[in-house]
Amino acid sequence: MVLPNMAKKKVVAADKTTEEKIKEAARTVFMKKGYAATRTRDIAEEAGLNLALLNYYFRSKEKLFEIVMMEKMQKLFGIIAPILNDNTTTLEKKAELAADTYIHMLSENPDLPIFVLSEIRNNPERFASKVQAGKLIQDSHFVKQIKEKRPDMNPLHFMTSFLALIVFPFIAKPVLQDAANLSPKAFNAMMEERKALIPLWFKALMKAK
Amino acid sequence: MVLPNMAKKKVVAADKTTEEKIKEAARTVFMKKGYAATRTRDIAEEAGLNLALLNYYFRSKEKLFEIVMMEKMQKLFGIIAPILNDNTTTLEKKAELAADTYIHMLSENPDLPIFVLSEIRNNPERFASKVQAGKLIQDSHFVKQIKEKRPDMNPLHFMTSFLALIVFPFIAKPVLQDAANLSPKAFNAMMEERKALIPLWFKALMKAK
DNA sequence: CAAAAAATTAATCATTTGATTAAATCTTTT
DNA sequence: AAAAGATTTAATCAAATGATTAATTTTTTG
Repeated sequence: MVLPNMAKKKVVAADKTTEEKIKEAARTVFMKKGYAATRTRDIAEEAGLNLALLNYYFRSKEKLFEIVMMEKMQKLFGIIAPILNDNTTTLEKKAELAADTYIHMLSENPDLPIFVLSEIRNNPERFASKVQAGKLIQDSHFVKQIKEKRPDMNPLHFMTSFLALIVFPFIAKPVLQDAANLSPKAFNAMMEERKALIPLWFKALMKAK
Repeated sequence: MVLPNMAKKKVVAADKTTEEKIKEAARTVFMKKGYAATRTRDIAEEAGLNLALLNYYFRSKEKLFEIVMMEKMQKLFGIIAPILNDNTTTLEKKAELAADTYIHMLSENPDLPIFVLSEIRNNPERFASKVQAGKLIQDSHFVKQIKEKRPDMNPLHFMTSFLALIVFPFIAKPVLQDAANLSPKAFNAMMEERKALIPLWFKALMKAK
């Protein structure tokens, strides 16, 4: 087999390369159905391309998935790192910025957390290790500030609760929408409200004894 | 095809019926791998039974899955209903009892939330509607008490946050354990601590303005 | 006990699925 | 413009998979 000539990939703004079309389709389909339920034919169809091109460009379904998965993990875990690691901001400010940034991103990618977390669960040995979350949870400036304010507690409790308040609504979205008869618009409106509420709650949480 | 004689199912305590063996194996395998990644052969092997028995007793993989899924949804959503609907307890007491009961159950079934929520996401039209969570979220005594204490806010915010604090750690378990270098024992110890912390936090959350 | 019914098994089917191949088309280089 | 190289296509393969069948064994019933 002749591998595709990557050097030629001078992307003309107008139309995407075949490789990129496949990746985009893969993102869409993997995201929607998960790895196991996705057929390579689904991806080819979504991309409007011949099935064989998938193997021509990416060798296998698994290799293609790994690329998509790494992107998604980066998106899910990478976005708050710079905020929580900023040495120049207060704890309160970090909570505000992180809630705002994260909820904004998740509103545009509501399926991201459930996708990543369930694929990690289906293959923990493969993916859990590649999560950069470790640094965040162990030696971020955010954690340092939590320790200072509450030296009596395991800071992981607060980190977990903070993320829970932000991320959980998106994971439970189908259930919440169904149970509360929420339109997608109403759901998004609530998430907007939480951008301001969560920092407030986090502060209250940190004080509570 | 002759359907199995259900009338004969007088379960002798000692050994389980074939039907129950299949169901148990199905619970185990579906739970571990999800619907799409599960092979009927995996279930038959897990049960130590001939593959054809699966179709003999349950007609199809999908029918068997539906039974397991309903059980799991009942377990996930059913357990707090009586607590949150008890007209005789205070809001604080409900928070205590619900946190304790739910964390206790989830510690023994840590994969339950991610399993149910991701299968609902893969088939929302089919399952989301069958969730009994609607009543809880709309007209439980718990929600009524929240409304009384905070008439200025959408009670769904507090309900969501309360559930988030309880359930999210189990959903994020693989990531948290990996990122914080937690042993399974240490994880469980933290969840034990949260039984007392969450009611405290919930109270603080309710007050925060 | 013997006939009938139920449960179990091994073998097989028809589809689906990830992947490959060889030929055809398009693009770049010489 | 010919040759070489890259990309795309239709056809096909082998393995996996959900399901069925027909025969066999076990259990229940009269």
